[in-house]
Amino acid sequence: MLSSARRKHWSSDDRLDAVFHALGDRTRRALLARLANRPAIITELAQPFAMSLPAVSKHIRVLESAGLVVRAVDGRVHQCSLDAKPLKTIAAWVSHYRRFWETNLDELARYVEADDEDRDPNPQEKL
Amino acid sequence: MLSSARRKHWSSDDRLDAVFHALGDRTRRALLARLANRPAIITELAQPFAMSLPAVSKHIRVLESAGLVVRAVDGRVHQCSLDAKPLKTIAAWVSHYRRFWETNLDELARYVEADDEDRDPNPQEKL
DNA sequence: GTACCATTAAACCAGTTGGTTTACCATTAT
DNA sequence: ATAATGGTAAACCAACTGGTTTAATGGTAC
Repeated sequence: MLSSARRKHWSSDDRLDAVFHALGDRTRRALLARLANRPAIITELAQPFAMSLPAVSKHIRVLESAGLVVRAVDGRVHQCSLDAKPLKTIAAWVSHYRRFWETNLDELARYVEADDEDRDPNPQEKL
Repeated sequence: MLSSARRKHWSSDDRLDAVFHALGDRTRRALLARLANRPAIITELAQPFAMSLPAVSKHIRVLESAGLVVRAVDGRVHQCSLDAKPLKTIAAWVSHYRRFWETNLDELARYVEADDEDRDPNPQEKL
């Protein structure tokens, strides 16, 4: 299975689903944090965890298929490294809601009470 | 079950798990986007979706227990509104990785090759 | 070659998810 | 009082998750 095998094409929602799902597990977040230090081999990555190697291997594959980890196979060792591009996507998604936590709450309440239809662009251009 | 029923106390990881999990479903993200316009009743929220009302009701409860939606019961109608505070938490978590997508890739590669132990604080103070 | 090492594959399991349908409970309207 | 409405509860289902253990694969080292 080399680099240019037939690739599924992902909708924006598919990608968000995959990335948010990958991030929704503390073991996987810990793996990302570990990889933020430096790339690492799978056994290195697994060592701190109180679970079997195959379990960690599966977690890494989840991260990989979300695009958060890239793997370089060299002989029998698999070097994993962080790829933060999907996190940039997540940051962009979340930022659409920024004004909802930057506004003070009373002000927001008033804003939201107003029965107008002509507010500024809502943050759902993607959904 | 009124406001001050016994409340579980959540670890930071518990909260991240809950919020990322809640966001990992496109229906729930669409509900949030809808609520970013204005608060809404459950039937209003359910109307655009090709699924049963109980299904949407369950999605809303997932959002609610992640703290992303608050519910005000008035008679038989439940008014839901967005609470973006958990999104602020998410934004903060993601921002720890910002330098990994802001740095150009070659520069990052060099950075990561260096065998130093004395880099700036890594982004895993929480994990 | 033989033994070890890094990793995945496969089969299995209990628990969760995302959906359904039907039934129920309140509240509002006639 | 009766009917309609807004919403949840409960029971059910197939699919997925996160873990296990036991092979199997394929490189590396003696």
